Amino acid sequence: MARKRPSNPLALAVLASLYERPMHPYEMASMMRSRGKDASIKLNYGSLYTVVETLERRGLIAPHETQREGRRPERTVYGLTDAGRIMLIDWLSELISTPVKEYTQFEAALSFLGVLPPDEVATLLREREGHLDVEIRQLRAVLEMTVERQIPRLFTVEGEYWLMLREAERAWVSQLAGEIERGELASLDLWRELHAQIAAGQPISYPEGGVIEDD
Amino acid sequence: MARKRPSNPLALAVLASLYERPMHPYEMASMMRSRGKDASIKLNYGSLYTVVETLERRGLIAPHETQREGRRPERTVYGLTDAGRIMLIDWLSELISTPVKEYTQFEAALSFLGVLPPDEVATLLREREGHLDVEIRQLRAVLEMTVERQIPRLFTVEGEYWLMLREAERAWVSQLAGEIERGELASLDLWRELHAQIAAGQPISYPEGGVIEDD
DNA sequence: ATCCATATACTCGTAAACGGATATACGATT
DNA sequence: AATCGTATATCCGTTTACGAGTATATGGAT
Repeated sequence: MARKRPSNPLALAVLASLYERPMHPYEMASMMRSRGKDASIKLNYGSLYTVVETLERRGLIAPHETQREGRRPERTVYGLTDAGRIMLIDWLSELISTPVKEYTQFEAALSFLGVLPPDEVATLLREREGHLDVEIRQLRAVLEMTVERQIPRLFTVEGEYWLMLREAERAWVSQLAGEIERGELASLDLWRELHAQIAAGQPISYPEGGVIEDD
Repeated sequence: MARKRPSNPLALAVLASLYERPMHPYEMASMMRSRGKDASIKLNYGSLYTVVETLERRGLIAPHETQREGRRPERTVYGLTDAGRIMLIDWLSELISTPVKEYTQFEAALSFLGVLPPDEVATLLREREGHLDVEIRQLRAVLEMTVERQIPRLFTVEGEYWLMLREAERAWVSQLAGEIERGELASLDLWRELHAQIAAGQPISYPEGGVIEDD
């Protein structure tokens, strides 16, 4: 055996849904939506059906029965296979125990800060800080509501995780913006110079061998 | 005009590379590697060439010249168009000013914690903490080296950002693991019960309308 | 009684991502 | 002199991801 693991987290969601009980794809989607799981897992129908197909091909799920109500489109109810149950546990365990490098768009943008002039960057960072503030307030409100409604924390950890990440980011962004504004960033002069050079269409000199992150 | 923006951050990297000077794709890749940008932007050749093709189709970059040295494969040097230059500035600005929801695998896994028994989860979280520790130490070492070598911070902010995210995550993971271990998590009993039910193949009752994160 | 928005349930075509495969050059090694 | 690993440079076929489209059913408002 030892089949290759799917890479799309949506596949994990499918396996986890079927771990509860057999379902047809559309039902999985509705369930995730009603439980708010679509906030932590990107869900769209196009991908859902391809993912289900893939899981079936790999023998991790299997069609249980094919129902038809009235003249609505046919629907296929899937169930977990033994291999699928094992895969779910394994995969989930590994995702929790072992961090994987994920590439965020903001990180990408940060690697090219030099393209913009420092003052502009400071402004943009402050704007981000504002947006983050709003998001943080909103999620805080939602989480407080779940406490009131006595929804167990087990079902809201993703939200807490996300909240703490955003809070950390806000603090960092604010700090960086401040350093630029107050001229405390060590390389500010170089930055301005560099930017002027590039804007003038001149070839620039760049310190080769920058950050070497070994994953 | 107002062309659609590409979604792959690699496209941003291509634009940013060409902002410096005209280059052929392979050269962009080598440059990113030598500058360690491949740590913040997922880079593989297959995608690079498709991205370049797409950018050309959208008129954001244009072939400058086609060189050929000896009998090596032909190489096409691309340059930024005016539209490309504008796109780069716009895109970069927006990426900095406006946070976008990104889905991480860990977050996905957290939404299905209930599938595993609590004690198991505590162990896995501790393991993650260990891995994070290692990563953090490594990146710290690298960043300290860049300070010694007097590499301007402008070129290492991505690294600092990443480091702070990991540190925040480590603290959170450790905290959660502790709460589970010490039985402080409010819903621990429910969790065990739920898990027993599922393991026994019984249908479970789930509090509908859980976390509603509005993006 | 009819209309319209929403829910149900999927299908299909296109676009993007990726992992090799390919083919040459070059320097070091046996 | 032949070999072997590595760098140069891109291409190609397959797999995935996605958005838009389709068609029926249902419940409430007009």
